[in-house]
Amino acid sequence: MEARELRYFVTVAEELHFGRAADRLGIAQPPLSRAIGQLERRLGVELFTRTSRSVALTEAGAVLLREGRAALDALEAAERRTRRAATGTSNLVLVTKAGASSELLPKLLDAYAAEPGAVPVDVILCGVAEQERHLRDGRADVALLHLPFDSTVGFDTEELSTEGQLLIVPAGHPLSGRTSVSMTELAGLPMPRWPGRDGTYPPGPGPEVRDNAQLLQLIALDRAIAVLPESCRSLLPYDLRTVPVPDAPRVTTVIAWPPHSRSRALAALIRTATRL
Amino acid sequence: MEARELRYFVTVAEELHFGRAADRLGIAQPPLSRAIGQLERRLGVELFTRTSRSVALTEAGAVLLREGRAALDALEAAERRTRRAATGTSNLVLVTKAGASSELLPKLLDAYAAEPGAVPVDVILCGVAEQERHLRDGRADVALLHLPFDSTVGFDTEELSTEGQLLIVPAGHPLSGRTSVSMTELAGLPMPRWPGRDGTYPPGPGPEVRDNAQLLQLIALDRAIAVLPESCRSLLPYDLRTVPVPDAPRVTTVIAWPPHSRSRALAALIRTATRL
DNA sequence: GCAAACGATACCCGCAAGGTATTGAACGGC
DNA sequence: GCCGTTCAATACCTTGCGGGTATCGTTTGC
Repeated sequence: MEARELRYFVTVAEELHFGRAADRLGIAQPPLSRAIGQLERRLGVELFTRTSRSVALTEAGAVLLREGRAALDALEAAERRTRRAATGTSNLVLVTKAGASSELLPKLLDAYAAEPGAVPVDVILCGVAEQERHLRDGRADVALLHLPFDSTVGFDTEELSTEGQLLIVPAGHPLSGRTSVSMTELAGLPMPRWPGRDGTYPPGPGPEVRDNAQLLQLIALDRAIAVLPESCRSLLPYDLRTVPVPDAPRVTTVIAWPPHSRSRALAALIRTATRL
Repeated sequence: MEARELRYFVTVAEELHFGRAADRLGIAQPPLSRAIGQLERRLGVELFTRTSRSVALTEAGAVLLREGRAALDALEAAERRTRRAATGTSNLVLVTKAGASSELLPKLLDAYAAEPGAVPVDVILCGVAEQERHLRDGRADVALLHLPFDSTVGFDTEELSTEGQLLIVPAGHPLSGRTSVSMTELAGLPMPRWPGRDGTYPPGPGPEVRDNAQLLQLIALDRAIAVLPESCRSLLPYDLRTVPVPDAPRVTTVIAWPPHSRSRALAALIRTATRL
């Protein structure tokens, strides 16, 4: 199977529409139809069930979508890492969610910088769920992920810390005076909606948010409330209040890296992290 | 980057010889030279340092070899799993080294077969180091691996059991009467040589072996001695003797599976295994 | 100093990838 | 129920690229 065919397939599978997929790919629709047909013939597998009005994935198609994405990511990662190896820039690239692990990250960077033979570390702060992409496609060497939110599927990981969660509300909020609140009490309230793995937002009442800064501003404006890990406290604005939520799931911070690529520098960073 | 280019590159990197690589690929040498040149230009990276007499990998080339193999495996796995998903054969394929885990495996298969909703399990017995390939390229769904011999890089794993190792010698061997023997005593003796990840054998005095049956026969013929996990005892021929080697590294059996692909059936098998 | 080995270059050919025009089937509006 | 719209498939053409043969230039071993 060729990468081009797979890219075409993934695009069609995402759009479920040959015209739009062809647009996205920058080619005309007929060649795309043909390419998919060819792929199906070569695999001997029907990937889509098509009427002249609709396109749907078959079960086998769903498998190819999942596995194919992983394969394309691996391909892209190979390319990126090769380029980086060539340009001699031996910097490590660490990616994490903006606003998360705000205490742990500087400690880690300082401790690693103090190690003998430490290389410079570039930090990428990105929105939620983008860090996985960065790590998978080779733009980053290592990430700080947060369970149970992020998926560590396909990465090697080490646990770094675990913490409880807090309810964040504006100063005048009815719950702001409470010493504790339980998840069941929050069940009906509109919680912010984070983008999924594919960049789209789940349906629901709460506002759409991409990062912590957005979220905190919305809370200050009384448009949202949220449950966040305790470590977010250090960068809360003055006019927000926190209430412990003892029964919220505990959040574990892990350091994650792609298998295969354990450079000496990366290994040292991981060792430093686990010793903090 | 296209899969074809990458396959070409990997072949040349393996052969370090354009002519032989072209032969293996079934194309002529000039197009191969061109393809590699194109790849280098597109990546903007020198992958080989060539004189007109020799070819060697650059550092970046070594990165691409490692990462590229992983990417090609992922591609092949995607194709295989798609085909299997289509033909509706929902069988699980388990792979393990012939002769290893001879006690654990039947227990696992029996226990799983008794589970509600169990699907048939095909068992592949292969030589050492082939199981990794099977799991990486989608021919198998799950493997029993043995640490510290096998690499679990890139797989998800669960530990199943751990055991010591025994020295295996023919009946008349000088060490056969001992109650215990240490690794240092065995240091000078010619141990069998197993094939590496790439199928070639390391240099050294001992005989080359591919699987346990070969090895045991060689031991019976007094051409070799070996240190093996305790569980091999159940399939030892009559005329061999065992001596405990307390300071040999302990062997851990793990069940391993590729990330991404956790079917219901696979999950059930893993659950069964960890409960044994 | 010559022949062999080996990668690079030059040049040609065929096919498959991509484009345009069109067909044909399924909805939706009236 | 008919027509216009939508959207995938088909037909047909063009071209660029992947592959082949012949050859060159450099290194190396005898």
